[in-house]
Amino acid sequence: MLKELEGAVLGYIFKVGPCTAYQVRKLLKESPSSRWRGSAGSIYPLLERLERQGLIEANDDPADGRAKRDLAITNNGKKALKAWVKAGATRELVAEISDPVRTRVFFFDALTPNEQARLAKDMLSALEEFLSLSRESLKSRESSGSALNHLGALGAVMSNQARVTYLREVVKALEEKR
Amino acid sequence: MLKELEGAVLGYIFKVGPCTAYQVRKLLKESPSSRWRGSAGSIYPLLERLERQGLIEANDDPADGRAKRDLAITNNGKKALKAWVKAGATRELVAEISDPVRTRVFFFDALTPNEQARLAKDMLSALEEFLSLSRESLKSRESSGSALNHLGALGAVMSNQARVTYLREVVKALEEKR
DNA sequence: TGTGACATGTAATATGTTACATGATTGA
DNA sequence: TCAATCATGTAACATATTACATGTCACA
Repeated sequence: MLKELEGAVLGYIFKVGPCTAYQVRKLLKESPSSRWRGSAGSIYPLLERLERQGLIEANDDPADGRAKRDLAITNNGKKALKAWVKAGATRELVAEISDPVRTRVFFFDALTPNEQARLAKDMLSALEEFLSLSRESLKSRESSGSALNHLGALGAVMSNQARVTYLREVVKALEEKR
Repeated sequence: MLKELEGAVLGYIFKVGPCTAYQVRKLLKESPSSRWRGSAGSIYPLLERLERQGLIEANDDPADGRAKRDLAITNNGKKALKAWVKAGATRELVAEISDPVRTRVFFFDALTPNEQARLAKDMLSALEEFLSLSRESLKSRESSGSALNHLGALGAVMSNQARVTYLREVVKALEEKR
């Protein structure tokens, strides 16, 4: 079974069609909510792996002097992608969510009440900024783009809305305590 | 600066007081929404690192024939923990959220409409089960436990509620499309 | 002509996983 | 007594990061 990054990379190649490793890296780097940096050291070996397994095919594109390799998903690749997406409906995978903000709140005891209140507000600001970003991304997909792209962006917005609401609760609770 | 797992482990030792590596592993393994498995191969080297840096101290506890080492956070450890928690208010960290369910929805194009509808419903079931779990955890903290423990559990519940609401939207949108 | 984006890749390092290895204690 | 839990740790492997290395192309 594909790992998370492998699935995401293969999925990108499926969605955008034949593209270079460089473009895949760029997508990962520019993705607003990304746990991956799209580093060369991860992407190139990963793509070699996918190619060896016959999940992608590479064609040298002699458009210019640059050593350009266009990557395309194969039929086996589509099968593997399908299997990976379908594996999303398990308790274990659903539980593999991680949110560094919640992790931090969990360890707020380490701070003084004043520090807690200050930090909660700062986190809230950072989160609100991030929410704005995801809202803009949603809006840009509303006009052009498929229904599924819209649903993807909607997920980010709803998640960040919930995080903002949560942090407001935290700020309120900390104020009441004082 | 501490990494995520280092911060979490140090935070656990801070919160529960002197405890063994085994207990830390158990907490990580049993944590409902965990991205880490608490494997021995990650925890023991990590604790060695923290000890070498003077962030924790170990005392051999000759309670019985077992080679038991009680780990306690030091003053420097508390400082490091504080710094790590406070580093949570940046755009970069706030963006480091990851949700395998949303990732999967993003690549739904790879499936047929029927498969999409089926999977969305299955994911919803898995998520609802997971939401129940986090609600129970919240309830158990309501009676006993600090306000901060309550806030931590509340974060999980609110996050999972948002995820469920989102997936219901997805299910609805997919049905309308057909 | 030089800077930034395009394009590929490797090396050293960090950090996590599974599987293995060992032994003591508790309780049915 | 035997299985589960407590308790520590290592070895092999997988996978990601940063930093390095090389070269082309577009455009100001």
